Amino acid sequence: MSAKQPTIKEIAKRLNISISTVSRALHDHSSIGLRTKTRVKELAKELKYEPNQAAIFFQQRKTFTIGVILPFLSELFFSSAISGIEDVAVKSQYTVLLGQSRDDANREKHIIETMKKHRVDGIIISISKHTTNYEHFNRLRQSGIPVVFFDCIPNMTDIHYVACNMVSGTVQATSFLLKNGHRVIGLINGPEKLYASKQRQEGYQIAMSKHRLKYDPSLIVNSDLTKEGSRKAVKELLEHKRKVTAIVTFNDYVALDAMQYADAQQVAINKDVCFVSYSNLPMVEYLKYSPMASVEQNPYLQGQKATEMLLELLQKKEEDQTDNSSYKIIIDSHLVEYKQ
Amino acid sequence: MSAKQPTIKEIAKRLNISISTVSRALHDHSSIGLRTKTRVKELAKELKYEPNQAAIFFQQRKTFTIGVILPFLSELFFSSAISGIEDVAVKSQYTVLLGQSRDDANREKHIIETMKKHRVDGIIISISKHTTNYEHFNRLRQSGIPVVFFDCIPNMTDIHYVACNMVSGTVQATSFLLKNGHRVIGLINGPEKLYASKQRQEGYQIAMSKHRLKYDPSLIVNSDLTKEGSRKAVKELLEHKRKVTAIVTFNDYVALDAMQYADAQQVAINKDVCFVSYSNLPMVEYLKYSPMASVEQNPYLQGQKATEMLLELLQKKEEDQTDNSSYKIIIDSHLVEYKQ
DNA sequence: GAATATAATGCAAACGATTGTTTACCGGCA
DNA sequence: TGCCGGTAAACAATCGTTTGCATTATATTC
Repeated sequence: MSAKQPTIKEIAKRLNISISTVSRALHDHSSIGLRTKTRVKELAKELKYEPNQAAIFFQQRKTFTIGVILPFLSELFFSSAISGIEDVAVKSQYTVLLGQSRDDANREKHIIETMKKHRVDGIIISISKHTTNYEHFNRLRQSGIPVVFFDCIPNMTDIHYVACNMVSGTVQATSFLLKNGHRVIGLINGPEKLYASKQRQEGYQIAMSKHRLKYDPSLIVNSDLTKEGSRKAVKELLEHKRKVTAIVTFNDYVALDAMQYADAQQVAINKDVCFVSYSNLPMVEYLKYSPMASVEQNPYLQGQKATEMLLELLQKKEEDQTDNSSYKIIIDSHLVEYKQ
Repeated sequence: MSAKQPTIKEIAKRLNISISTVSRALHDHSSIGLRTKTRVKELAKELKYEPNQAAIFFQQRKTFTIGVILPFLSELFFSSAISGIEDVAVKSQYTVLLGQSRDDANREKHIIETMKKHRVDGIIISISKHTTNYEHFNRLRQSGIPVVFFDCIPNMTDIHYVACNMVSGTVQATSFLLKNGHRVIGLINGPEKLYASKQRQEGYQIAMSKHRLKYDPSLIVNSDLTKEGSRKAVKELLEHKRKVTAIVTFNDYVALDAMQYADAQQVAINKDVCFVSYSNLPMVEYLKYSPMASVEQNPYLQGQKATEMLLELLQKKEEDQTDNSSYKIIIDSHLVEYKQ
C-alpha cells in the first residue's frame, strides 16, 4: 500500500550519479551541469520525491518549529493571538507546536519539557497565572532556546517580551468614566500578585490623581477570576458606603459576572452603575449586557509581534551574535466604546 | 552562554567506553554491567544530558507528532475539540502540530504539505467547508500517513472518521418542538452541499413523518452561514405564508443572527417564534437571547475519540498489519434544554 | 601536444542515536 | 590443555541529507 518514500540515494542510484550531485542538483547549485540538473529534477518529480525533513532537521540542528504555550485556547484573546502567531510563522516556513497549560504550572512545565525534547527552535508563551517557580525558564535559557513572553509575563530580568501597556489603558478607561461625571469609581482587580493587576492599579491611581481626586484604596477589590470571586467583589463595591457609580473590571469575563450579579440586584447596568473593562470578548453584539467600553489589547497584533521578535532572535542566534540585550515591545492599548 | 548540548558521544569519550555502551546503559539494557550503568547515568545527570529527539525521530522514522487542522481555532467547538485531542495525545507522549485552515481550501492544502514535510505521524482534520478537491488526501494516503476526519468529513470512501449523528440530533430537536405543540417548523440549514446539511434535513423529515405531518420543502431554507445569509433565511421563514412558530437552525451562530434579526422585527424570541439549534456557543448564560434548546455535539469527546483512533491506527501501522478496514465512530448527540 | 584554467562530479565525514553482530575475557569442567 | 558458556563491552552499519574538499573530465591557450 504505502510504498517507501524515495530518497536522494534512490535517485542517485537510478541515474548512476553520486548522492551529492543529486542533492546539489535539487538545490540548483551552480556547479552542477544543466543537463544533470534537469535529469535529476525530472526523476525526482516522477518518483514524487520529497526530502525527508526529519533528516534535514537533524542535520541542520533546526526544526523550523516554534512552540506556543497558552493557558486556554478557547478564550478569544488567545485564539486571536495564536492566529497572529501562525500567520507570521507560516510566512517564514515555521510551524506551530501547540500546548495548552490550562493555567496549571505543572502542565506548563511538562509541556516545556516536551517541547525541549522536540527541539523546537524557540518558544512563545503566556505563562499560567499560577506559575511562581521560574526554574524551567532558566533551563530553557541554558539550552539556548529563545523564549518570547507575551501577555502574562514572569517577574524575571533579561527576558524578551511583548506586552500591552495596561497602565495607559487603565488611565484611559478611568478617565473615560471621570469625564462622564463619575467620581466614585470602583476597580475589580485580578489577583494581587499578577503584574497585570499591578498595572491596572497604577493606571487607576494615575487617572485619579490627574483629576485631583483622592485615591481611596477601599474602592479597589480583588477577584480570583472565578465567577464566585467576581460576584463577591462586585457585591462589596455595590454595598460600599460611598455610592459607587462606575466600575472598572479586570477583564470582560469578570465584567460579565459582575454585571450579571448587579442585574440580579436590580441595578440598572450602565445606568445606575457603569462598567468599563478589557476586551477579551467575542460576540459583544449578542450579549445581554456589555460594558460601556473596553480596552482593546490587540491580541492578534501581540501574537504577530511576538513571533516576529522570536524569528529575529533565531536569526541572530544563527549568525552567532552574542548580543545580550533583551527585546521588549510594549503595545499601546486604547479604549473602544461600544454602542449601547 | 548556551553551551552545546552534550551527546551520547561526549559521555562515551569521557568515560572511555563506546557509544553503544552508553546508549544501552541509558536504556537499562541487560547486557551492560551494573557498574558501567551507574557510571554512565551519573555522568549523564551531571552533564544534564538529554537525548536529541531530532536524531531519534530521524533514526526511528517517527516524530511523535500529530497534525491537527481545523477551520477556526476561535470557535468554541474547535477549541474544545483540540483540548480533547491534546489531552489524549499528551498522555501517549505525542505532541500537536497545529494548522488553521480558515475554511480556505488552499490554505488547507498548504498546511497538509507542510505537515507532510514535517513527517507528522498522522493527521486529524475537520475539513474546510470549501474543500471540494480531495487530491491532497489521496496523496496523504499514498505517503502512508493515517488520517482521521472528524466533524466536517469529505465525501470519500474508505476513510476513518469520528462524527456526530446529526440525524438523531435533529430528530430530537424537531420532536422537542413538535411535542411543544408546534406544527409549522422551519429549518434554516447550511449550504446544500454539506453532508452536515443533508443530515439535518434527513432528521427533520424523519421527525415530521414520525408525527404524521406532511413534509413541506418550502419550510427549509439555506444560509451560507454569513450573517447576511442567515438574516435572509430567517426573513424568508418569518414571511412564509404559513405562520412559522418554531425554527431549527444549522448552528448557534446562525441562530444568533436569526434571533437578532427577528428581535429587530418585533418578534418575541422563544414566544412568537421558538428557536432550537446546535450548540457551539460559549457563555450562553450571558447572551441576550439564546435558543430554547441545543443539540450537544460533544466536541471534546469527538476530539478524544479521533485521537484514540489515530493512535490505534499508528499502532497498527507499526505492527505492520495491513488491515484495510476503515474505522468509524458515530457519537450520539442529544438535546440540551436551556433555562430561559 | 602540453600546460592550464574551468566546469562538473565524486568522496567521505558529519549530524546523534539505535541495534545486530562480534569480540574479549573469565571461570568451570572434562 | 582445550572447549564451552556466559557476561560485558566494542564494532560497525544505518537512518537521509548537506557540504568541504578532492578529483576528474572538458575546454582554452600558447
